[in-house]
Amino acid sequence: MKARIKDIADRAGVSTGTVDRVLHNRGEVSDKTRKRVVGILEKLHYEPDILARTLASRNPLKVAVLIPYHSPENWFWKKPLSGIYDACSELNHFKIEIKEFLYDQFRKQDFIEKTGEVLDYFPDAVIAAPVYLQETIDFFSDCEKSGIPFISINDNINHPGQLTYVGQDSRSSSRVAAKLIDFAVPEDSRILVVSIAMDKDNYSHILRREEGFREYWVNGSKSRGIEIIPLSLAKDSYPYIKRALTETFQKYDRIAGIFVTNSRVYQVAKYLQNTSKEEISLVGYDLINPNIKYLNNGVIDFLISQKPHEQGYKALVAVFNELKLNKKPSPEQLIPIDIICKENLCCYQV
Amino acid sequence: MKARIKDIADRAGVSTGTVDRVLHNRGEVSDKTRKRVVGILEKLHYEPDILARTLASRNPLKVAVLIPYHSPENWFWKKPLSGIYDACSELNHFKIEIKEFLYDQFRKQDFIEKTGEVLDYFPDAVIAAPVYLQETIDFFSDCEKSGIPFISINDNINHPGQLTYVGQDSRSSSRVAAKLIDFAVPEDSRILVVSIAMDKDNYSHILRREEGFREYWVNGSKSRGIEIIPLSLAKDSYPYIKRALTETFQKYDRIAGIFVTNSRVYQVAKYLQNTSKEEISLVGYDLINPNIKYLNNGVIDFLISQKPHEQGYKALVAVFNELKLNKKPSPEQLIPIDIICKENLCCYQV
DNA sequence: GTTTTTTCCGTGTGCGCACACGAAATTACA
DNA sequence: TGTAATTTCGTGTGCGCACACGGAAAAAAC
Repeated sequence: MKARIKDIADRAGVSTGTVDRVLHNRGEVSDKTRKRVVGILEKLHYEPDILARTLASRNPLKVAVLIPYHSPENWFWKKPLSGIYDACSELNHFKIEIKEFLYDQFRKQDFIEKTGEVLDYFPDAVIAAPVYLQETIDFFSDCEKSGIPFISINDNINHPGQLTYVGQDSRSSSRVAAKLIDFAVPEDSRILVVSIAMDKDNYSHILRREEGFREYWVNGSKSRGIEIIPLSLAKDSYPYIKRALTETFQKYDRIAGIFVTNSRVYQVAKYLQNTSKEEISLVGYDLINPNIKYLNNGVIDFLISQKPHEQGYKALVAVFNELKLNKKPSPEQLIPIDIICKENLCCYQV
Repeated sequence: MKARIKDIADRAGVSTGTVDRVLHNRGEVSDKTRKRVVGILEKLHYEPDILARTLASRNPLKVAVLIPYHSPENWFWKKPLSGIYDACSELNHFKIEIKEFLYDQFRKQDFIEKTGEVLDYFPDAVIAAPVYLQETIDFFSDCEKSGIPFISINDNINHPGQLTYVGQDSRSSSRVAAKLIDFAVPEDSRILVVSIAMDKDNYSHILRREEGFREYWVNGSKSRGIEIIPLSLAKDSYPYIKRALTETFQKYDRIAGIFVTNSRVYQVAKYLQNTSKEEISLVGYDLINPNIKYLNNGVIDFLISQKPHEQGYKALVAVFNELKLNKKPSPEQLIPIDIICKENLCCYQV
């Protein structure tokens, strides 16, 4: 039988009210009895019944979510949000209140403003997707000062005091991509690594993915005469990409595989389709609509999913575990690196 | 604000006790007032507060689990069980009681006995992994008569009245395997499809996987001169398998890929390693220890996971949704077909 | 018409906890 | 020594629901 507050109170020779005060550190308890109660609490391994607890308490758990906007053209960030809401409705009965603070990921100032709003909201916990490194660190420090637990998702600011990080290991994910392409291309061929981003250095994901991809080949003696050709593109426009790829193909022959380090792989797919190079193995990231189209086409062979939905979901569950169950989540929750192809796509679409 | 029993009672001009009787179909309510209460219940979209409900009710939810034994040499069936327990401890607060009924999957009589024990236990729900088709159907019929909801996992007996099926689409899973091997092998090569089972026809999984694999190639014009060689082995012993494979390799040249239709892929891996044929692409099923060894070796290239742990987990969640939340789960819950290679193995190991 | 049975319904208590209120014990101060 | 201020603690109520008990009303039996 689980010990109840009443049991504790009886053993300690006090009333339930006193035990309650000890449990919640509400003071108004003499040091002597406090210690006695704490002793019994530990001896009987008291654990509160969350059912009764949330039933009796009136105020909900306030969770602030600080992530970039999602828009029709960039709806990646919609997924973690819906993951959070899904988790919320599963834990619905426990009075959890989500408040969104969505910022413009291209305006640093907006991010800073939103962090202020979060703090004014006095949340019980914060789930944040960091983009601006220094500003996020400042914000997390403020959270720590105020005793507000915080979680980062998608990108890991390794801030001490962070409750947990939920996201993918970028380096491993690109090793998986390398394995896939390695599986397909013959000996002595060339592989293109394409990074499409306006400001690559601000996206640590991309850098780490490039690293991981390179690591795969140096590791062991499996190079098989394969040559890696890096290609960085600072613009997202198709004409620009087309020109760059055309040049590259003129310069190098025997290109048998292409790895695109982020979700822009559909741009490369478009090029391959337009120039009838579909036989080249193509691997990239994320289950966004344009990518899915080319996956079903057969132009893209594999996509690696970052599982943004699951990231949001797990983040909220972590908050719940910490604040309602007093169960510390593990400091890092790595999302599995799912390999998606046309044949298993269906069961990954939510 | 959510409507409470008290609110319903007030509006209907009755007491909470009467509403309670209506809610639980306990009778002792005149037809007239019953209808009135039901009307208000629907109008206010009454939903019971599970917290208060489980807090007030004394008897737990009894769930019977009817699956094969697990043993050191066959611990596949340990996974769904631990998945069930994991889900249980997450839903712990809701008073759920798991009772195991483990049967010998090679003794039909034992299965029949265990189904009897399950019925004697008077569970509130049953989670079963069917092996014997007809006997399972009989058992499910009994469940239906007694009003006990039942779930099948891993293998789908399409019994009407079944709450849900949790498992993989075998046909799709082998199409994924085909895609992977297709990705690797050159034109005009041969692919071996190896099925290792004492009684293949009793394992519908294997049959469906063979079908799915074949379907991949006929579908579209991607045959590329590939020839599929089926190979059925009725014994699990290595010497037997070795002899069969040796014969096959003598008979056919240009074998560039092997697909093993179940978890026995490690036997084939052993053979490939012993005969220095590691360059042949090898794909099979399940993250069991001997397979993992050869995956890390590089002899097995990819494994497809049936995610037995997740199957158990989802099954119990479905029971919970049905019986505690009155939320009907979808009739089929297909487990994602995860592709595992050495590079992403780490994040799939629980 | 009365008594007995049956049908129908209201009241009360408790599940384990949070929290407000007020009482008792202790201390501070005059 | 008496009173006020403060600390420390106990009691009571309610969260929303399940369920037992018993009572009133209606129906049936005599």
